Amino acid sequence: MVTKQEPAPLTVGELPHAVNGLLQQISTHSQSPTICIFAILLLNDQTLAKGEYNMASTLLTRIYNQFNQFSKTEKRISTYILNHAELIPNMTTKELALKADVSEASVIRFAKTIGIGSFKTFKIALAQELAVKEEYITDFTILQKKDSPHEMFQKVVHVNKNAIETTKESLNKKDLEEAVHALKNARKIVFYGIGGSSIAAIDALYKFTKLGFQVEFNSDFHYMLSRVPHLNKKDVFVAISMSGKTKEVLDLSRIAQKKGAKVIAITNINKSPLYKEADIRLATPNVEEDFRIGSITSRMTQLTIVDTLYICIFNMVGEHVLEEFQEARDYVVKLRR
Amino acid sequence: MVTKQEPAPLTVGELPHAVNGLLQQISTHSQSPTICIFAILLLNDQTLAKGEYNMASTLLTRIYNQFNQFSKTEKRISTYILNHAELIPNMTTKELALKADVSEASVIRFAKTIGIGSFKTFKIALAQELAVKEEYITDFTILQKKDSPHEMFQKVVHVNKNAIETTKESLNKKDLEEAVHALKNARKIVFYGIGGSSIAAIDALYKFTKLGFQVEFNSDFHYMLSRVPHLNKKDVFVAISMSGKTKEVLDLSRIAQKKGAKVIAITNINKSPLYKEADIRLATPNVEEDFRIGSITSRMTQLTIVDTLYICIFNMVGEHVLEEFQEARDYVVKLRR
DNA sequence: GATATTAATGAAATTAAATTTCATTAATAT
DNA sequence: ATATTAATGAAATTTAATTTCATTAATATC
Repeated sequence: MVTKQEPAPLTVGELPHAVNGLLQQISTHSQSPTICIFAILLLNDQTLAKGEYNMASTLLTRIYNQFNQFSKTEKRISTYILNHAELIPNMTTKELALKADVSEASVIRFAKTIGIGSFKTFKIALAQELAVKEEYITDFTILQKKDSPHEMFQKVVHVNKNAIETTKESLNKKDLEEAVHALKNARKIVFYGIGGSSIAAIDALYKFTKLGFQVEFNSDFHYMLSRVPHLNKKDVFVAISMSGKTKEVLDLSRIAQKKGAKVIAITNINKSPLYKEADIRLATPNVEEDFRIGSITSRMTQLTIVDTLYICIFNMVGEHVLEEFQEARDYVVKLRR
Repeated sequence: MVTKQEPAPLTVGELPHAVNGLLQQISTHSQSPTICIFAILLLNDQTLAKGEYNMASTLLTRIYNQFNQFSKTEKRISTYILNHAELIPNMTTKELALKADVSEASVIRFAKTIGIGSFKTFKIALAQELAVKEEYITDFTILQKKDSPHEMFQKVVHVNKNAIETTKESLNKKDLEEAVHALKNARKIVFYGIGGSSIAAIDALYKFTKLGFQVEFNSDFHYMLSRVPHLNKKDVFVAISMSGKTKEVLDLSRIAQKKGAKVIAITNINKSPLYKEADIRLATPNVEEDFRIGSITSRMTQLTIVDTLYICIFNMVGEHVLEEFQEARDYVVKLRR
């Protein structure tokens, strides 16, 4: 096996030249940068020479390393902090005291014990430290009976963001391009989804209406049964189903296909019938969900894909369509006067 | 009184020279730095090139972009913040008020103007933003004409995640608890939203139906005009409007309130009529969106709040309701055999 | 083992900081 | 010119953090 050669770190003397080159690239490729925030990590060999000492470690590392030297009250506090780090910056001393089953004064003392002048400063320092961490420390995926509404809110934010991020893992570049191409040239676009997936269908309907496309969606399956047979090879049928096994979605997809329409499926990457049979597959990830709660995160992945399709078409069609839309809105405003 | 001159931002051409000078200073004063992390904020006028669209922006960018719409007091505060961003997280309202030569109340108001629920939260959000070290050469918030579908997909993922995250900055803990309490004890819950906000209304309708609540939503405003007057003080009306100025939403909210129903608003934190008049405000952040593209990210924030309400109520009501729902689903499956 | 001293701890009081309220002034609409 | 609305700062109130004080626990000394 060939070992990857580690990049040699820059010396201080090489810095101006290297940074200059980077800035030239920015200047070249960004005519009018809005904001460009970047940090440069200058990592030097951290094997310390004789007489040198490591003066820095992260806050959480310090808490973890000093755990055994803590009193039992300090241990309770640090255990809670280490397990719920992301929640701490928005907590009061009272809230943390309650959660850790200690007094507020102990919380204040703990901040001082760990080397921070005040709990307020501790929270800000922790917030900054967590902002640069790529993974979460707090296990946000477990919903607990005793969670406060705010804690549940934090968890919802986390799992929704995570779901959207995992869409990157499932969606195929080429499939997306094919879908965009098919939609762009469609005479008519019909969307269909049931239950939670109907949210994405309605959202798509709304967005593509704004883009000026001839679109259709109705939650009434029987009504759709009388509409879909009128599709032809110039049309696109967008089937949205997390599982890919929803009977009504499958039935309509098959009819549309029989009529020559291109069937785009927004469905989980797996071996479902819809996944197998669709002409174009926009794969959503298999986000694991407690079946009791029902689908929340998967809807976010569907909506992100719908957003992407909309943005892609919008970018192609350009501002002309927008102008028409704006005219309509202005007209409505006028009518109200 | 002498007006303070606004800081002129660096042009791209001036960057290499300025950074070079900074690096020389580092080289001179640090013989063997272990870690040296710094960030450079380059604020520029967001004059977009033809074919470019703005999909979202950071806190400091928001402040910078909205600068011209600020009152003179707001301008003083934002000027100070933009010039001393790193200092703000550790300042009190009094300190910032003194530095900016405004009142403390104005500082509190400014945080709300910029879309953050409190000054305390503003400080934490700013601290986190400043701590982020990710190196952006491509600005994920700017949509460019030449972007491929995959690149646009990456951008959509980024701004949608970011929008959900910023919901933490605006939603107030206490408001959430009040809303959860009101919903839990409601005899009937009516949802209403128009356009993009109707997606969140439909999603809420679907979720609270599953929880066993008596719920209602219809996109037909006139139909709702005949339904809402039948509400009473045991009921809850959930108004969903990003801007908080949508006439139909306002009208229905006022009728509901007149009938004694509790009005919960899911709306942007600002001075809109809906925000002022609602009994309970679930504040969504002012995610800055290019009006030409329309609201994408704000819908994600609304849906996240709806998810949170659902999860909170679900957690309280317990699995009992789920069993009833599961029975209904099993029954449907049986009917198909 | 008893006693004295020190440390840990929580309740309560105090202080600090944030936020809201109220009155005044400025800006805008009619 | 007048009325209305918005902006603003001072002051009051509320929230949150911190300090103080008394009690209990742990440790050291005899």
